[in-house]
Amino acid sequence: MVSFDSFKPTDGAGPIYVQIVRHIKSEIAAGRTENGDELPSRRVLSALLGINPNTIQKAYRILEDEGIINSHAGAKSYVTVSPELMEALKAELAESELLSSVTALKKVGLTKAEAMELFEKLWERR
Amino acid sequence: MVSFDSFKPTDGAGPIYVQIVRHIKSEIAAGRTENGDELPSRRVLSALLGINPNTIQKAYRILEDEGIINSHAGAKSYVTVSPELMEALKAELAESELLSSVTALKKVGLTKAEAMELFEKLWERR
DNA sequence: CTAACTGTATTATATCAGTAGTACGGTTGT
DNA sequence: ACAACCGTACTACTGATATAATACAGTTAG
Repeated sequence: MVSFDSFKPTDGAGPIYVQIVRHIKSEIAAGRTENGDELPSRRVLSALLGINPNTIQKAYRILEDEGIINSHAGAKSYVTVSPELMEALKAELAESELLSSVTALKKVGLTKAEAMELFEKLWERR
Repeated sequence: MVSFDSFKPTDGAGPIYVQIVRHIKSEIAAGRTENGDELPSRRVLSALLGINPNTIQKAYRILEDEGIINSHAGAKSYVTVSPELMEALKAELAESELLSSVTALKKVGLTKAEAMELFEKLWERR
């Protein structure tokens, strides 16, 4: 079963349905979710997260259009990812996350050394 | 005059007025904009960026509330920042940018070494 | 079989971001 | 003084996001 333990929709981090899509992709990329894993039903997850079923459906629909999950009327939904897709997701998420930071930091005038020092410091911090 | 040469409102990067606020803070943090610099008028900037004057007004209003710019009815608007505020902005922007990346990358399961290697690679890329 | 669950679809409502148009009064250069 | 700017304010409209309340048909376990 795909986990939503550490997931809370955050204000100011874009639409909730996009956050759900990203979370599931992230779970797959991290290897915490494998091919064939079951997804929580729309109703169950909406109750768990305290949001509307339609918002969940919107997220699941996007994932199905991208071929990451599989849904059939009446039956449960499952994750359907190949190892190659998993690696691709990992690279896609990591690069898109870092690229925006790099461009922003360059714009502020930080040197590479300054940026990497700060990056390491933040990584160690918990 | 505060420059908007390298600024284009980007889809999927949040509200336009927030992007404008961040851009001006970024210009100040990078030292490309100093205390006393003039801002483009609402009408001029809206025409330049191809967006509505009200959207510019919303951004300028936020900056004024934060004490970063100064507006008086009828007169031009100017940047009003102390050296200390400039340093604070730089630290604030850099840390907030990197922190979200670090947490996202940790969630995907990257090690510190992998993350820093990717970070350096993206920094070199132009 | 059938009851309980599943995915899917529809309609209505509320809020927010952004656009569009207009208006008013203050400042400034000539 | 006066024209050309400026900041400010207001209303109305659109589209996207999210909620709410149903409804219907397919599946699956007891």
